[in-house]
Amino acid sequence: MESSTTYAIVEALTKAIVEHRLHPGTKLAEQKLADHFGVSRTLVRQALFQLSQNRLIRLEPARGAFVAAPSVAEAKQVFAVRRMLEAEMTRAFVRESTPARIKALKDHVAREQAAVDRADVPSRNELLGDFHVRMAELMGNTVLAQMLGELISRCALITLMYQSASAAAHSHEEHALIVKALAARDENTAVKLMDEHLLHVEANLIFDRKVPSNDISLALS
Amino acid sequence: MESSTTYAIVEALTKAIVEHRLHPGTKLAEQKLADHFGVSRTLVRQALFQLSQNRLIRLEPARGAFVAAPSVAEAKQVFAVRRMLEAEMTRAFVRESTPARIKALKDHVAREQAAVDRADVPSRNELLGDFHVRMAELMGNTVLAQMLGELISRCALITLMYQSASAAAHSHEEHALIVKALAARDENTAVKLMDEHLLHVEANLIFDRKVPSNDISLALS
DNA sequence: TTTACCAAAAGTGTATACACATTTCAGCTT
DNA sequence: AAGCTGAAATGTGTATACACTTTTGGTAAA
Repeated sequence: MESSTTYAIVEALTKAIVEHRLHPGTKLAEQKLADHFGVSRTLVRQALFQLSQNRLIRLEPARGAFVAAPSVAEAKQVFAVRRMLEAEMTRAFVRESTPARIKALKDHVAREQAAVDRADVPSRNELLGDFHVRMAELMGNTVLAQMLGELISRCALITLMYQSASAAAHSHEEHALIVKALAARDENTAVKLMDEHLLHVEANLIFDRKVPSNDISLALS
Repeated sequence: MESSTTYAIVEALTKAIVEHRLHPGTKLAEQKLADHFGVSRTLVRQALFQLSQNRLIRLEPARGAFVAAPSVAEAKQVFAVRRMLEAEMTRAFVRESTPARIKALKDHVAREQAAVDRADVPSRNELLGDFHVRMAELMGNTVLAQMLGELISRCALITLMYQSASAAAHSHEEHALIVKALAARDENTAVKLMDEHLLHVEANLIFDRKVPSNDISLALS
């Protein structure tokens, strides 16, 4: 079971949604997607079902699939859970920290810096989100890494909807400070910085506007 | 989209797995399930797919679906994430505690007590797990409640595999103590008790044995 | 007796067919 | 002109068909 074709469709749609090429509310008609990917509706339906479990799309009975438009309340809940999970993750990271793990994070931050320097916005955004997933992965806890990965892709959608102009400008600097505290094995500071970092990201969102819809054909190239 | 028939199948299989009527490793053949539920393989496949996302079953390409058999490593990771999430949840609960929420938890513990008193093992086990989900729900954070719900049903499967004879004997008492600390708004004690509680549950598991497989027909009544 | 091999059986993976629900829109009414 | 009605068009929900893969079981060779 579990065809890799389905997975490819999920990946393509996830990428399109997270990268803002498919806007919240856009209808995803099964036959159109099937034609685009050159498969039957069967595989498309499997992919849409999986995306709905990831909360990236919404399935309405007998009406079809639509790119999710997370409400303000949901956005705040997602961030609240992230703060809970990542605060404790940070704590655990310090307690089980090793030189290799610290180095891996420092390398990641260096890649962020590089993306910032060359003004490569897409890479930068991806790396900024991956920082958190990377931490989870380094803990060797795949359950944690996967849950955070899910939460973070939901955040990408939320960020898209509520992003302010200035958003995420100093995320990179905050990552660097967090790594510094981790390297110093300063548990309380690290946890505090992480919590504040997530609060800053959330605070930079603008929770009072609407976004336009769009057609799917051009978004998938 | 999203038929409620599929949902009914998911629920039935989840119940059968969590209540130990379907053992880890058991093969779930699509046509047999389809016959049993009186639907086509289409709906069964959707249900199996969803169960695989919940990690209650494993899908092997071209080989079929099997009831999951979480490894020891995975079990420990799931518990580690639960401790992270629930420690912070407990903290947040104290900070945002209201008389109504405290009362709801006290009521729940009373129901646990009743189940323990009348030696109703199935009800008791269900209530013991629900205590944690209930806390999440009371926080009004559905994202959190859902994530915890998922983790806890994975724990049910883990418990089934690695349960020792004495397991969960005093879970109920620990819940009562936690609620007492919550009512006293004693944040640190509550968090500590919750953490220890989860460690106790985990410690009562026996991580060194195998369980038998089984046939599906009789398990579904 | 054990192993290797091949054909039949059973099962999964994808496409297609068809029933039913929703949407669209022309034509009619007010 | 605006609103209602109903039939055509479009789209989703489920079942079925068929290709291909894995498993099974039996026969022949070592």
